Amino acid sequence: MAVKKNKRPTLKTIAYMTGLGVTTVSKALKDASDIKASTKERVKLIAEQIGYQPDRTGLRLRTGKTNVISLALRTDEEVTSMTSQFIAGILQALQHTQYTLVLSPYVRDSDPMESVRHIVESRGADGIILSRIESTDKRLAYLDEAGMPFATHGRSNMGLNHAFFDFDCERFAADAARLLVDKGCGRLGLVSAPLNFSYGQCMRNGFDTALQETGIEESRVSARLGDSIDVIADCVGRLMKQKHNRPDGFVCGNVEATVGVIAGVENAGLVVGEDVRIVAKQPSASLLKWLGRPVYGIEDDLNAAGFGVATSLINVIDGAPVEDNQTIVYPETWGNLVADTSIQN
Amino acid sequence: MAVKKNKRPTLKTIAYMTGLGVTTVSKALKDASDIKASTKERVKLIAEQIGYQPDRTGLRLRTGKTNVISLALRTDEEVTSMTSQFIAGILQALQHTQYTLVLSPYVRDSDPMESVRHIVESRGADGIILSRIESTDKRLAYLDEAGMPFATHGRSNMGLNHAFFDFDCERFAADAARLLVDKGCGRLGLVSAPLNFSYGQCMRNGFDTALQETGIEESRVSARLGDSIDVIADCVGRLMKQKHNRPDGFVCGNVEATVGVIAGVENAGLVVGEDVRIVAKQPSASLLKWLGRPVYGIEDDLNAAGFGVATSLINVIDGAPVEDNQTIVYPETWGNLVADTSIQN
DNA sequence: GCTTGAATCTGTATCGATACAGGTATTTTA
DNA sequence: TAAAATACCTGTATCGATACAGATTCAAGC
Repeated sequence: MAVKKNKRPTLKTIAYMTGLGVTTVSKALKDASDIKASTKERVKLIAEQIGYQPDRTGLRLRTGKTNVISLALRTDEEVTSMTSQFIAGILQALQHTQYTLVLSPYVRDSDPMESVRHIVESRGADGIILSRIESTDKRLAYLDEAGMPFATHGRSNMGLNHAFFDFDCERFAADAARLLVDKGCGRLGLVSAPLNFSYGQCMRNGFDTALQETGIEESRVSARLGDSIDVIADCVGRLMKQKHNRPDGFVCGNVEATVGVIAGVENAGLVVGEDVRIVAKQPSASLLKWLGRPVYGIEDDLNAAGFGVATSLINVIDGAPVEDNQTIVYPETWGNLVADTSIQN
Repeated sequence: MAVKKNKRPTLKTIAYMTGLGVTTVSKALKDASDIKASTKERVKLIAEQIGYQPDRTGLRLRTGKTNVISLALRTDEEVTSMTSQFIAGILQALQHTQYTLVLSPYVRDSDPMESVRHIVESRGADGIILSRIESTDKRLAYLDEAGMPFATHGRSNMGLNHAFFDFDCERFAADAARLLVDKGCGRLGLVSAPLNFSYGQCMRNGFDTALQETGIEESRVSARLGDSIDVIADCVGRLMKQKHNRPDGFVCGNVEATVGVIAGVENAGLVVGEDVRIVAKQPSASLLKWLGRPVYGIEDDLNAAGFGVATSLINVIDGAPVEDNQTIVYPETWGNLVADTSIQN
């Protein structure tokens, strides 16, 4: 049977052109030991000339390997620039591998389980990256049970040993609170994620530790990450207008929280950096440096996080023990006090 | 041959359970006309009970349809929150379809062509979404030639008829410049994308139109979108320190440009909203509203753009004419002047 | 000359699905 | 009653690759 024209070349095309069998061609291209060197050369030369690219689908069907990494992504909430940096980091890690990234979205009202279950059941990926981990996240137990490799951004605390890449939130919150106390603050507020997220729980733990150490008071902020800036600003504004027990320092978990706190403070007629001090995650992402607000902070490099979690996942897929793929990062140096170079207006 | 246990069910599983042939099961599940109604019911019931999910790979190999949409994404430059909103919009459009989104990254030094060529040659997708379109973008010609459906965010002007979803940049730039002149500005600056991008070209055209209409002067800003905020701020700062021909209005193409201009102006000891007026795309994304800078602006809803371009692409894949899938949007109402509600500090 | 072994190469089955071309009954028609 | 039509179902080939179990060739060893 003649090889069809006008189609992408397959192993069959090369087999026809070289007069060899498809099996031989397949083995030649992957340097099998039982193929003559000169044959390999010949096959590879032709493959290159006609621009042969193995068909992912054929491969996938035969070997069961999908060469796909799936990212479970929640898309209905405020999507921040953080998300794209995280994705960019993942893509960098996959760049020179055979893996492709597919996005598996889910929304608030849907069961997050559905998303991962579908990937498992339709054999849609070789591994899954999860973020927004809850402290006891059912998805992890399910994936573990199903034998699907996964790595998470953030940790669970459900006693399940898994690959992860995490920022040391607990230490951040503790350091941040201590720093504020050092600067003379006497009553602190924390704006962080809800406690059902492990990230929120860690921040709370670190914050509490520092409070106990220093014996300093807390003003509970009812707003949380995920609330709109308006809500956070309102909430902080109310705290600031109190006659007594007004907080004079805030620890902020992300950009929106930081801007919300600034707005709340300023709405109350107070000045950030004088009446109130702020320590935040991601101060530079909010472009605050350029807008003249003195905010201490620490950068959580989400590009590196994406890179790290993807790299760990690949390791685990390749059979590495999860114990060797658990990373907790914490930057050596904190961001500069922006006030030093601030633009006053 | 007995059906293997402990594996995901396939057509064969159902065939075995019902005593039918795989062909019959396949046809029954897709409501072929030559299968008895009662048989269809029986098959579907069992399929549901055992949680049968067709294997994407088998389907893909046999039919040639990948059920994949690919997004060509540049990942090395500043990844902004814009990108994630765009992605979220695409995912929303794909949500209730059979399509899956895969990201195909490319970086500055690589040929962007490589990325799309690889998709075409490895049959990696049914359609491609492109952004960051250049005025004469070789990728479009290639994809057209290869018969691969695609839709772009932004237009080309190379005389190639293709599906797109675009924000009317030309009109925006013109309206923005006119608005500034109305407010009393006498010399304007434009911070936009390089002219090889169609977006940059459109902005330039609109800006020039307004300049000619009004007879107003321009101060050329050498910085461009893609430059860092530092560079933009420096560049603007130098302009503002001139004794003569100092610009008093700026049109800004994105968030970074806006913040860069603000920083440049304020570094020169001038006040935004008094000495200099700014009209920007995406003023709210920059959180400027909360940080007390009066910036006029218009929102380019990138979530809607992602949704629109993905929807158009699906239409084109389904055989719709590209002429029916060319959308240009422009918001009815502009953003409010932030100064009205600004937080003064 | 026959066996043995190493070096090379190849046919067939298979992954999970669908297209295509039949194949059975059963019923209708002449 | 035979032929034709209908309704319903099924086997085989196929997509592009790899695994597995042989083939084939040739030279060495006895």
